[in-house]
Amino acid sequence: MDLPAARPPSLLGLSTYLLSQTGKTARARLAQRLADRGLKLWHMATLAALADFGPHVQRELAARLAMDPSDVAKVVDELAAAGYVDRSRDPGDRRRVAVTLTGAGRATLAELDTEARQVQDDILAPLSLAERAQIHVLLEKVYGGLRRTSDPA
Amino acid sequence: MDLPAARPPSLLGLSTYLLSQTGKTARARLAQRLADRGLKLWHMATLAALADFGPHVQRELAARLAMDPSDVAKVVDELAAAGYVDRSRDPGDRRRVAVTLTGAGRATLAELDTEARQVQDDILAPLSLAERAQIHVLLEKVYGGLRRTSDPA
DNA sequence: CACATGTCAGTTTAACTGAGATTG
DNA sequence: CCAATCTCAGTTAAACTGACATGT
Repeated sequence: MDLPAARPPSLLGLSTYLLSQTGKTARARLAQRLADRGLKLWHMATLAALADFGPHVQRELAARLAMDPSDVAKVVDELAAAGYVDRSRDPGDRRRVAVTLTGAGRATLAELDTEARQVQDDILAPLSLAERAQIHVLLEKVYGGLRRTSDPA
Repeated sequence: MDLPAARPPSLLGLSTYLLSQTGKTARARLAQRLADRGLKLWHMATLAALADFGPHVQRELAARLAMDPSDVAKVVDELAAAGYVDRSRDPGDRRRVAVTLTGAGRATLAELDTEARQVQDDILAPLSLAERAQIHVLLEKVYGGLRRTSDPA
């Protein structure tokens, strides 16, 4: 009997509210899938950065992903424990720790990417293929403009 | 010298990643504005529900906004302290507490809505008016489909 | 007694802060 | 001595859990 109550139209009329809600749902659904493997979104983001750009020093990872440096330590530590990355001190500057993707890490990332695309297909199911292409372009424009007024998050 | 490092293309290629990031930024920017008034997003959402649908019993607010009932108590309490809502026991069923918007609450909500639209204009600045209309329609479709697979969040 | 409603304390998790250790 | 990198303990804030009081 409990029909899902209608949300306030004055909120539903805000594109930013819809952005926020759909984005939150998308994130939560992927997080759920990753949790089944004992991973978090930061783990996937880190693996993606390493796959796309090659080895990073931890501070570079923090900058690239807008992640707190203090959290990078833990995330990388967990990825290393799982065998997805290797860590090695930079001989030239022994403060720096280079993080490198392993074969296992690359293979796992491929699986995570498949899961992410499944979640995406599910979220975007109401849209035709042409509409999915449209919204992607629009979102790219919006995302690209985010740096303007405030933080580059 | 610290150029903002490029995000991993394998993430930027996911529409759901863009959704998540833009949505999170939109939410954070509005939350910042509301914080300047000592309010949170839940306060605004609650005022919006009361303005759009009239008085609610607290449990109805929780259902309509997908908010935890235990959190409704605190939010309503703070809104009442600010004079934005009135609470009154239902004489017919004295377990129930009816929450009603006050004139001050309605006036404040109008201001909050103005702020929300400013944030939205800012976020959607890279889009033409036609594109803003497009993305809104697309987001409505996506949002409308969220109930399907999992939670109606 | 069973159930609904509201309230409150406490837990969990993510994001952040600050301080210290090591190296340059 | 100062700055950069990494690490770790502790804080903050949001969302949720469980227990309970009140009322039907």
